[in-house]
Amino acid sequence: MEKKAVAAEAALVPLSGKRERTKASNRQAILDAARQVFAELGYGAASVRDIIRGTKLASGTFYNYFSSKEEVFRALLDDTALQVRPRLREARLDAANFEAFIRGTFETFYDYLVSDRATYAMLRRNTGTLRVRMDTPEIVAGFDELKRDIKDGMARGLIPNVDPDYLTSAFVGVAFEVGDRMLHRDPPDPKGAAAFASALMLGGISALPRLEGVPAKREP
Amino acid sequence: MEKKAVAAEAALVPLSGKRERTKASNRQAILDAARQVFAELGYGAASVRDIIRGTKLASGTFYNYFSSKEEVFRALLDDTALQVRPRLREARLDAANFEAFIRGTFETFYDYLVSDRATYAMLRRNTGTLRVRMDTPEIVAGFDELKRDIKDGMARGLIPNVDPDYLTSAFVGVAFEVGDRMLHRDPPDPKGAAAFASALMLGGISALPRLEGVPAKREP
Amino acid sequence: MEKKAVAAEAALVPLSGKRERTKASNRQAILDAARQVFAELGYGAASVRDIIRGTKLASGTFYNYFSSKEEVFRALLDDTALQVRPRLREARLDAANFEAFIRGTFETFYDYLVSDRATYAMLRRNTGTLRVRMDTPEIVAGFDELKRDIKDGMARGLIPNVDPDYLTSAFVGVAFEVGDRMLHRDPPDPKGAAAFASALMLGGISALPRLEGVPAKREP
Amino acid sequence: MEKKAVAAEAALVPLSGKRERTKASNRQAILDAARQVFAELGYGAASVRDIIRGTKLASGTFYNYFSSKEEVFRALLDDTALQVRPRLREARLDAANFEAFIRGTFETFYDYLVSDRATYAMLRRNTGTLRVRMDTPEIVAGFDELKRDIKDGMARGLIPNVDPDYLTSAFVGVAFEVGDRMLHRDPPDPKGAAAFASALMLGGISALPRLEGVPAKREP
DNA sequence: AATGAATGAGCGTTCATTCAT
DNA sequence: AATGAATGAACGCTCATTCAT
Repeated sequence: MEKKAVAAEAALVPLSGKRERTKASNRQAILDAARQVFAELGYGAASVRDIIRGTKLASGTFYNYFSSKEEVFRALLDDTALQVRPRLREARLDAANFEAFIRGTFETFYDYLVSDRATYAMLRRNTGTLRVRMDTPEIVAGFDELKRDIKDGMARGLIPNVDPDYLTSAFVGVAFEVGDRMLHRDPPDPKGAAAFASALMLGGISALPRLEGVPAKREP
Repeated sequence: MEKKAVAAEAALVPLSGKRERTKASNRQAILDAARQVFAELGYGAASVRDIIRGTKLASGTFYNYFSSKEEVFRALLDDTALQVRPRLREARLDAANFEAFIRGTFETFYDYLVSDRATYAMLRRNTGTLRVRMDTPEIVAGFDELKRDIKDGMARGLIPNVDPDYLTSAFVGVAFEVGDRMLHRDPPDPKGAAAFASALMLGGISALPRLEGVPAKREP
Repeated sequence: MEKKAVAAEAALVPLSGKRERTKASNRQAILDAARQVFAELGYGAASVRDIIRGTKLASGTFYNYFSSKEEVFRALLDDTALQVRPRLREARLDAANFEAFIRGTFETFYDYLVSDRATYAMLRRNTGTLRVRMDTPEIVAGFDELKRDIKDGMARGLIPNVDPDYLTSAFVGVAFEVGDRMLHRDPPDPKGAAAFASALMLGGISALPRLEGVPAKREP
Repeated sequence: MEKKAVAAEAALVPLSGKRERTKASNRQAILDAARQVFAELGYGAASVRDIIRGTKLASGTFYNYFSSKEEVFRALLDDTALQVRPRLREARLDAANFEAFIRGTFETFYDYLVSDRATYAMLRRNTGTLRVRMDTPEIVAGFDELKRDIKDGMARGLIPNVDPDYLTSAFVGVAFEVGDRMLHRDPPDPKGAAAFASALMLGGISALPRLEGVPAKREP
């Protein structure tokens, strides 16, 4: 046992190099295969075997990286959030006014959709599964920040004082459904879709009746 | 001969009595249990045994009524469509103008949501499963009719000439997401949600840039 | 209840006529369907549902006539024996000498095979099932009588004194296998097959070495 | 480097050691259990669970070795054929004349029966199942070769010119039925049974009427 | 760390049989 | 006597997960 370890170490050079790189690439291979399998079969119908079949690893190896099918699914969501949220945050910080804020959010989101259709397909296929939207830190978390920003904007008078929860929901709904439609076009047109969605939402907001007094806190 | 006929009738009529009543109530019991199980676990994770466990029937009995898990799922969707679509159609026919048309659609939809939360929960939990939205006659089919009506309205100048596909998608997105939010409120307020969604969409549409010439046919 | 019974009775004429005739014809319908199903699917793969599907009766009715799948199978065997054994016995009684005895047995058997191919097909398909040959009063029982007759003949010097058990087995083997082959010919030729089998057996017997002393009783 | 190679070899060779030995023994355990279960219950009534219950393996493990009940059954037949056919072929090749040919075939067959009663019991119990005799490479295939040899012998004048199909069938019938009887004796006497069967067939053949002209081709 | 065979609970489904009508 | 829905044990098979190598 000892001898073998020594031999391996001798052969494997800067150990905390190659080994870790292999680990990282195995993990990524599993994630990539899982993304595709979940998109094609849906979370429920996908099996761990389906996933590892998409890699060159053995079935047992899966459990060196993820402890269950659910965990790899959540990791996929988290990785996605890691990609999207900083972009959305940056887009908002760059915005000089409300219109730029809205348009920037849509454009950033739609650019992402086009750049990573595989993940998006997986996401839509599995909406609802594991209560995706509620339980995990994920893509829509960016929209949760949006909600906070909207409330802030209202408090400071920059945004008309309308029902913030309904407004955020409307944003999310428009973002996803128009985004879906855009991806079906050839070629997809993120700028055009963002222009459409922004104009719709900005026009809509200005037409909404203002709330009086403080915004209601009806939800826990 | 006469006597016999009478006897036969006496024997047959009760058939559309107890036996058939039992059958109908068993079928309904399975549908109800399935709705709840699909809502709680999702279609993929739900098993036929989970469903019949929610009734007082034996496992084999399930297959006297439905030939598979998928069939009971589709029956649920079909039953729902049977409830919703006529209401939506009627609401549109009653509408005197575009504003009434939009508001009526939202109100009808939100009234339905409140009246059948169980089905709606099941539906949202399983969006994407079995390509629900595409393959089956279902709730959103009402929105497909909406799209046709919107295109008609544009052709006849009643509705501003904007991208009809994006517009329909935006409608659907707003309808579902704001509807979700509404259902979390206590008490749910379908009128208020419909007012919000209608105002948003009507205001948004009037702010959208008009298309020039004929509407593009960018989707196959 | 009473009234109904009266009405039924009034309609059903000479009750211990039609009713019993119906019973007999139902029983026969089940037997016919069973014969075909067992021949096509084999006993193991055949289900009671398959059988009643071949009649116009309901599934529960099956159990008014037979208490299990196995019972209907045995009844089929017994019915067959009832057909075949008297014919074989008669053929043997008519025989003036050993040659006529052998030839008559084969001819009778092969005539039966041609006249009731359905039953024979069922039989061959299910040889071994339920230990057909051993456990039931059946077609081969005729050959058991053959064995007794052979032993008698030996005792009386009419048949060469050879191993009677082996000889009977050889008879059975030749009878069935040559019979099978005959049924595959178009047209089947029971006389020719009987001539072949008889000549073979008679010639063979005369060539067998005689046993000395009493025939061994090696089997319990 | 050298060290590593040694280590690797040390790690790999045992692979065609313990692991593979376990696999082979598991496969054999399943085959043995299947043989017994098929013999006792018949193919139709036997379940995969019955088979694995006869081993110390878990139910799922069955499917690592065979993909269905039918496959394990066919494997049993194939394994048997692999045992029997070469012996029969060799016996025929060793034969100097027709008599030796016939006697050698019977002796070889009966020796096999005694040496592998378990398989033979399984075989007889399931004759007809899955059309055993027709569809698979199996025990009787040896007798098919016999038929070819018989036809050759006739063409070359070594064997009297009789109906070759009936003759082959008669052979098969005698071989199996007399074989069955022999196995019931204590002790079984393959030599005696072969002597009996050979004498019977040889004597019978010489008594058969010769065909005139070319042998009829009555079967497709 | 990687492998892949073993595990056994659980799945969808079938079916002989029962029983209320 | 006839019906056919209900029953629930059992089936063939899959799968997430474990573990000896």
